Amino acid sequence: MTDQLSRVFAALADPTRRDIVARLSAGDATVNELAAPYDVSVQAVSKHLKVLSDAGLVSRSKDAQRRPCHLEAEVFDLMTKWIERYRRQAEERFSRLDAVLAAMDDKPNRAQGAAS
Amino acid sequence: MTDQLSRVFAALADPTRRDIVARLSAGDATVNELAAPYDVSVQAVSKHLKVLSDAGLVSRSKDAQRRPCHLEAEVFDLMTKWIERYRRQAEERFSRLDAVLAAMDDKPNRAQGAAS
DNA sequence: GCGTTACTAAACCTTTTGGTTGACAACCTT
DNA sequence: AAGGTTGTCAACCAAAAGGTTTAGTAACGC
Repeated sequence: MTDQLSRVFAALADPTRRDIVARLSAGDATVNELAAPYDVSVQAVSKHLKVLSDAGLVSRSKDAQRRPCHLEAEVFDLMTKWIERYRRQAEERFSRLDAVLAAMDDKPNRAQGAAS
Repeated sequence: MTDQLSRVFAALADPTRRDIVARLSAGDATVNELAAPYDVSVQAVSKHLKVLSDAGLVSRSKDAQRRPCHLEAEVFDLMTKWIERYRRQAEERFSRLDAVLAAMDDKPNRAQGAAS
């Protein structure tokens, strides 16, 4: 699972991490702030943040002993591009099927195996 | 990881499964057809298809011994909705920051530590 | 300097994941 | 009925994920 797209999808597969992303979308926050609402250890949240940061979804900066987390929302484009590509392809196929069915309806005798 | 959104993200975190989705976007296919390009066993691909189907991304039908796989592209909406929500929120916050910076630029003397 | 705060690293444990092989069910073909 | 396809199920295995606890580092406040 080396490629970034896989890392991004995997990062967002965890509800806690999605929640962290949601909260970061409202503004930067420190590890302790992010960990507060959960009943897991700060270390666990720190690990989640490493996963998010390895996926490129969050960046870290330095403020004294604090390591504020910042959401890098552009990475979302990676996913939406992938998704849209195949959604579009599936929809096109779907409308082609519609066209075929309509054609069969128009000329029922030439349907399926029309050689001319 | 009970919720569907988690299952969908997790399903797409695997490159092989993303590849299967990509191929299904071009049209339905059987397990053997889908397994052919990979050097893993058919059983492994069958497991991948179970993951995709548990996530709601593919549906199976019945044709003699065959179980054709069909892409359910509407599930993509689940993800894009989630993504767009937080992307938008992050962008709004970003433009508010821009506004603040612009205001500071307009009246540099009142800006926090501006030595004129 | 000394304790406190903020965080990360390391070792460990358990569950999940992705793969294997072997057996089996269901259906077609002959 | 016998044999070949197509696909799943079950048992097993190694590696990864997600959590814990225990240490350890780095910067601050006094």
